[in-house]
Amino acid sequence: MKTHGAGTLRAADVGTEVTLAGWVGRRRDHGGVVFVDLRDASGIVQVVLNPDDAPASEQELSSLRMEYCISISGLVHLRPDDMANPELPTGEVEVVANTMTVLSPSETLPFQIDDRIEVDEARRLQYRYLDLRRPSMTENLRARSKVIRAMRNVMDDLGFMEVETPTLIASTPEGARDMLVPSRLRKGNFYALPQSPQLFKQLLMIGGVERYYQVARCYRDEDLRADRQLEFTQLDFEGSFWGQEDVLATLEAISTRVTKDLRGIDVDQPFPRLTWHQAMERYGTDKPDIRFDMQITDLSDVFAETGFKAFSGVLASGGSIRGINAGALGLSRSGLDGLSARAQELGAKGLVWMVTEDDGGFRSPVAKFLSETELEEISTASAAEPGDVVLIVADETQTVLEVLGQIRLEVGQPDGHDELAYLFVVDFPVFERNEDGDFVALHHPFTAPVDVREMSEDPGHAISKAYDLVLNGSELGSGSVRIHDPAVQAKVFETLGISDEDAERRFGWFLEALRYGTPPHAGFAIGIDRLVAILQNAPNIREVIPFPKTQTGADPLTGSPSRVDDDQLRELGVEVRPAVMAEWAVDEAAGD
RNA sequence: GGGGGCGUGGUGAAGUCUGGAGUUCACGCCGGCCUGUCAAGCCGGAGGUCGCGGGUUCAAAUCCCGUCGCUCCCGCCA
Repeated sequence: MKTHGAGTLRAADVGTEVTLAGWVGRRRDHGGVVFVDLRDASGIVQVVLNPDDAPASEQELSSLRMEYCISISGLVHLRPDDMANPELPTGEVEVVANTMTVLSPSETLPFQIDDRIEVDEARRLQYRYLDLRRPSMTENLRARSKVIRAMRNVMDDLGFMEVETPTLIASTPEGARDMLVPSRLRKGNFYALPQSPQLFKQLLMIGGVERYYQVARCYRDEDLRADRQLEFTQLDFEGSFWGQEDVLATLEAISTRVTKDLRGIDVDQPFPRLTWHQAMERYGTDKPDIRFDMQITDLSDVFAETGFKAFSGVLASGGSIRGINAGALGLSRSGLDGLSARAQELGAKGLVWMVTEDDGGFRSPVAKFLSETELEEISTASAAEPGDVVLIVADETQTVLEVLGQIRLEVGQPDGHDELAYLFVVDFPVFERNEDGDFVALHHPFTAPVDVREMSEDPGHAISKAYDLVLNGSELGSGSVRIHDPAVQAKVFETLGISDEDAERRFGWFLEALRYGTPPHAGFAIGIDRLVAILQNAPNIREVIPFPKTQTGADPLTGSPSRVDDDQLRELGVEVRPAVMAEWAVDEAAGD
């Protein structure tokens, strides 16, 4: 039906007889000659419909409208002198049609197919099939495809085998909320959709696969965000007889290949590394954006003897005082005070700003409370140049780090849009405490501790063989060396407060598997949606997902999630709770 | 569960703070003119229950209360 892609035609094709098919992007009707920007998946080319060539009846030519699906045949011409369009890759040529057929007319669209117009996202999702015609969306889908292809190529080159794992699995209520699917054959029982293929890929290692990967759809029933959807896609991989370095080297191979294929950028290897502790101390987060420096400096020692009550009090109660040199922010007095307000909003008692004067002194509301020595030491410790703004927070150490880390992101200016700063964060703690003070696994409970004895004796400080891949301040994924020793696995469950019976009931099948010669193994999962979004400079992952959900988990196009017939529920042995039915009744009454 | 932003012809925006006739701009749509434009141009036209409900007022897009939707964030996301 077509011989060429519209966007592929170049000066070299001049003189070629082509048949094209696509959509009318723009129509410029001069009463006689009609120009059409013909758009297909490959791009756009100008088609000239001249009544003198009789490609169609004059009535048909004048009735062409935007987004009509048409096909044309004609000759590729070089455009007349001075009429090339440098904005288009095909701008040097045009196709002079000798036939034109309307394949499928279009009603007036609910919005225009135009990258320059920002349409309400609910409307875009309701008509996603039209939204996808926008060149930026076409490009995002293509980029996603390229990324996945690059990943598969690397994995194949490295000898990995793609294996599919089930998506109807047993629920293991731990971590995120499971998506549940009722079973008809076993009424009252439920499958869960996987949060990740974690345990299955470990079973594959026990099964002797050695090198596994999968482009895996994962599900987590938690609230949505710009970088979180209910379902998302990971490149999941695992290797036997592997340790941390093998995984990190593989991640470098994948990331550099993807970046090269998609953006043509050569990323330096090896990627920089920070320990989790270093990341927290220097950037106040476990996913630092290292496109700019602006590290957090500990100023507690500077104020050890201070007479400034706000600072001495914090130190006396075991907190710390830290600051960042935010550089020349060019903010007014009220702008600087705004930063203090922002710090309070983020949970700090306050924030002190100090503007460096030309003579090296400071202009600051608190300068008069600080000694000459203290001021000098602040200046030295933060390497402040004239004009630089030093921001200081004094509070509990964790609060100080979190607040400064966030302020850093808000005042920091990444140098270039195109810069891609990959980073490994390693040596994560094994456990963290939840709000009740109990230990919970920071990564997941199948993560190997660096030292089992240390883990038992001082779980709060134990380090695990877990690592993250970070890109421009976003967590792209996590991985770890897994536990292959059933005794260690039991120890971890014990520390987590999971009883033997509980562990047996929930993970017994897995604990048993570990007992049959489990190879040491390690792996990782990369969030593909997040990676593609960053590489495409997209503001959220919905832009790189063809049919995403809104923030309330709905699809405005198909109307999911939706209620189902009583018959369907009866077959499943499932009933909607009366309280929920009552809410429906209220909604319906309000709707009438 | 909590906090912020947004909701105005088909689309995007201004108008809302400080109440006074559905006012304005661009695109699209309909009709007309136009044979080299490229976000074509020119002329004319149609199109809106200002998300929804209630309140205050002589008068509400505008103020107040509630509610729904979208979005950003916190909690949550082993």
